[in-house]
Amino acid sequence: MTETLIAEDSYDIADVASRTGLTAHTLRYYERAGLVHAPSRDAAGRRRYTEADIGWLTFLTKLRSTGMPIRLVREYVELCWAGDGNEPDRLVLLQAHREAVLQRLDEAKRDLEHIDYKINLYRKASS
Amino acid sequence: MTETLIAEDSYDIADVASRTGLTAHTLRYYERAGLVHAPSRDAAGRRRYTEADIGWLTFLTKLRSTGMPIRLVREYVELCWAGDGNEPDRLVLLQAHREAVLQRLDEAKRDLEHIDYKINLYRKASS
DNA sequence: ACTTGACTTCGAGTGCGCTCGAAGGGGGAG
DNA sequence: CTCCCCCTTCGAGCGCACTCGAAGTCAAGT
Repeated sequence: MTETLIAEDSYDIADVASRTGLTAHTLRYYERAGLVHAPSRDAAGRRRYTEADIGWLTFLTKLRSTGMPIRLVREYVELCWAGDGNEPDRLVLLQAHREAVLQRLDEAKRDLEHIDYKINLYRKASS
Repeated sequence: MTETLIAEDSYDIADVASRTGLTAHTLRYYERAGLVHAPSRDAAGRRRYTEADIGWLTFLTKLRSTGMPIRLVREYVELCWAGDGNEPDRLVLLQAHREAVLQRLDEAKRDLEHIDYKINLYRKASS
């Protein structure tokens, strides 16, 4: 009788890796880097992630994929961990990021137009 | 009578740096990396860039700022240097980049929506 | 003649974000 | 009991794109 007593909505590192698209190595790295709460452990010392952990990881990957540096992600999570009362600071941080992203998107669009122009030259030349 | 015999539309590395937004260090690095033609030199061995060099640098910065890795930029310039006949290859390379950029822009936009959602939560909370 | 300052080469160093490998420890299947 | 696989920690290594510093050269200004 081997009863594996594991909380129902808890996931091991491999599950989380496949659900977030991150590698197990990267998940441990994020933990070391202070980007995620250390998850709880099972009897054997293995990480058990909750649904909430996955939710946070999902949001964090969006911050990362929009170019927020690790350092700023950490600042943000530290504000979150610090408890209630600093929501305005979090808002400022996220809004600054938002503006930075919009600027980069805009510049990328303008630069892409020049590249498109060149592409069209090649297309016309090979007509 | 010191006549400085320098071709009229030629620029030294500092001019080019300020006109392209790159540093002199970076310009030399790009040259080493095979991203630009080695410019001609004056009598004292200093680089003299032409208007055409600046044009290419301008385009190259657009490739870079849209995320094209150095390696691919080099592939592209090598095609250009190889002379006529490979325009279809250059077109393929630029189009592939274009698609990659569009995908990244799209993903960034979608991710930004989630961030905006969170921003709005904070805004509502502090109302 | 001397100073200043921008240029030259070469190679090493930096910062970021992973990425990997070694060494060891369970734990379930057969 | 053995096998195998996935987990653990720790620390080193990597790829990219610069970025910088040392040491030397040269030309022009005072």
